[in-house]
Amino acid sequence: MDFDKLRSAGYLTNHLARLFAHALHGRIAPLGLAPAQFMTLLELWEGDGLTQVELVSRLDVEQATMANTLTRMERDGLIRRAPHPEDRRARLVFLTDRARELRAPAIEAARSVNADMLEPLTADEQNVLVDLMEKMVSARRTARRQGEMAGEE
Amino acid sequence: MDFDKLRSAGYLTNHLARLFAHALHGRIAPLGLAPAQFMTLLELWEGDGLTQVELVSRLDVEQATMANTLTRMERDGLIRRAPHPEDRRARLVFLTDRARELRAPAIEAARSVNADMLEPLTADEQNVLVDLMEKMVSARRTARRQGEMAGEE
DNA sequence: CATATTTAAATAGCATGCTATGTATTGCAT
DNA sequence: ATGCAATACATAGCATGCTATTTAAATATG
Repeated sequence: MDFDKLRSAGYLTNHLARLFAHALHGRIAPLGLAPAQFMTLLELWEGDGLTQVELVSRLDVEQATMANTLTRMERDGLIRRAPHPEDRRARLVFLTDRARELRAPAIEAARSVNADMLEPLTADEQNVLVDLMEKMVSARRTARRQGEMAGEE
Repeated sequence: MDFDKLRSAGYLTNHLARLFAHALHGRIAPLGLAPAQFMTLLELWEGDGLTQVELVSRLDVEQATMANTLTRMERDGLIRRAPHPEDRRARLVFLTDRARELRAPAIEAARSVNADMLEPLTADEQNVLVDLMEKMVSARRTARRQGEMAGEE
């Protein structure tokens, strides 16, 4: 009947995510970026001209969430959206020059946040942590795909 | 200039936190609970009659966040707030009977979410993960306290 | 070919989280 | 005692995330 939140993976993950988000916000806000925008840019910097559907599947957020994030990014001059040449339902997302210029400083900011947050761990521990988190995330992706196959809705 | 998001602790933590929140939501929504409400109840089940300030410091969220969560919990019949006998600015938060009844099923739901999410890891790996996350969180708490001492605002 | 289903996006409505600010009350220091 | 600073809480406004629904276009099926 008792529950030790300080040993609960879910509780700790939530807490850590808030700490990471707070730190990232502090370092990219001066660049005019918000965390979800940065996450989206990470994909677009690898190559733009993607549809919303493609961004959704790569970033694993809901379609509605991405639609809103893209609207804010367009408002903030980070992207523009052009009609898809072969599918009139879809729009392609392109980076603006401003967004391209932010790549180096924003990535540097994110790196420093990771470094600061991981600082209490040894290099080995840092690698173990990332390995374990990666394992959990990819197991979920697999589980979800198989659930879909089985028609769980 | 490149950045591997799949090896970024911040990115992975954000992703995992969304997966945990989604899973928890799915299992406590039938009880009429939302994740932040559950987190707050975890404290109150240990003993109610706390002020908002006390909840804020134990859960490490901002005061405004807690104020809004408590308003929703009052609306949903989980808590009631009574005037503090010695400080007319403050209010004491008490659980309703309904909230007390939810303790066992809600904790059981949270346990099963943790178990499911951690399932891809061995028992040892699970302990290591929790140890490392705990270490990061408590290091942050210390760092923040010392920052405050030094007057960083 | 016509209709039904699926797909891409947008929108509405809500919960959490944040920062910034306002309001009342308390407490300290003169 | 007064008057300023600190404290407790509420509120406004915004970003992210979600589910559910709507609209339009593309596909598939009869």
